[in-house]
Amino acid sequence: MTAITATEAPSLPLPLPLLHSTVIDWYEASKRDLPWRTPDATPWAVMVSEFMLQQTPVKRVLPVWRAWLTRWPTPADLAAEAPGEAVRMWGRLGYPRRALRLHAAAVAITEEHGGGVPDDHATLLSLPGVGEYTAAAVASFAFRQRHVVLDTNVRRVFARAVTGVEYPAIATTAAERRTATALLPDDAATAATWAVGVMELGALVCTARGPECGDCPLFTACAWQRAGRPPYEGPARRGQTYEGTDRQVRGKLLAVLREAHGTVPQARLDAVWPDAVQRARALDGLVADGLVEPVEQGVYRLPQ
DNA sequence: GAAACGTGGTT
DNA sequence: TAACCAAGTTT
Repeated sequence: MTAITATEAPSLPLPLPLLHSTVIDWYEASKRDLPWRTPDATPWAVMVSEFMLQQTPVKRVLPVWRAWLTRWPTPADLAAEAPGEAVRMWGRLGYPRRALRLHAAAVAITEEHGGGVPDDHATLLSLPGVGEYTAAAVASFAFRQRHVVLDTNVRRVFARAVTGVEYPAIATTAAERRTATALLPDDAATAATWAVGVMELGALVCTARGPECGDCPLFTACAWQRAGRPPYEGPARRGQTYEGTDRQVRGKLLAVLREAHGTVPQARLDAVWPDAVQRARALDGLVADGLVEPVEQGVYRLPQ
């Protein structure tokens, strides 16, 4: 039982229906033409886009998404391939475990769900690589259902427009979820457009750095704007150093495996990083994660 | 709840 | 230039 104290009722100086139409009208006029938003985009196409877009910019996703859907138009097409093929096709998108999980999700869909992407949130959530955000996004964008879709863009828009601070907390809070729930339109179709609209507003206008407040449909309503746009005061944002980390070494090792077809001898891997201890640790990690498969002593390949 | 997990573009 | 940021999930 959680005690709810001083529930911060989201208070924007305009009625909910007007808020909804303001954002939705802006979205219809300003949205990007992204291929996973077209009427003929399948739920699978939407799901693939959501996996790829996790922590990765749209511009880098586009070409990989096109190649992926051309090669694997349905979950069964991907499920029929070796997981290593998914890792290879993933290319340099980063976080290659996503490729492995997307393959595993395709297998689960094929073997346990009749080959079609599930349309309910709980079943989506049970798939590998699908968390709270992705389950809500697929249910909302692909199936036009009513869900709170809370990603980094939406969190930032609400932090500013509703709460009046420049950035949301590092981790999602119960208060944020309450705010998002309270603002969600009742009608499913409207809620789905609202969800993608708020997200697009955060991606194009209410950006992390250098927001274009002059172009914002919520300019006059925005709590942060009305407060004089006070700068962020919280703890330092999460710095992600990369140079010299195991992450970097894993990336270099996997790049060699991806670009080679077939097996790779130890010597080719040894060449990518001078520190043998760190190199071995990184390779062990890749094997433990299922991203690399040992074939025999000193020979490796992508998972078959 | 904190930490690990890639890669490349922008400020 | 170093730091920050990009449609998060898993352990």
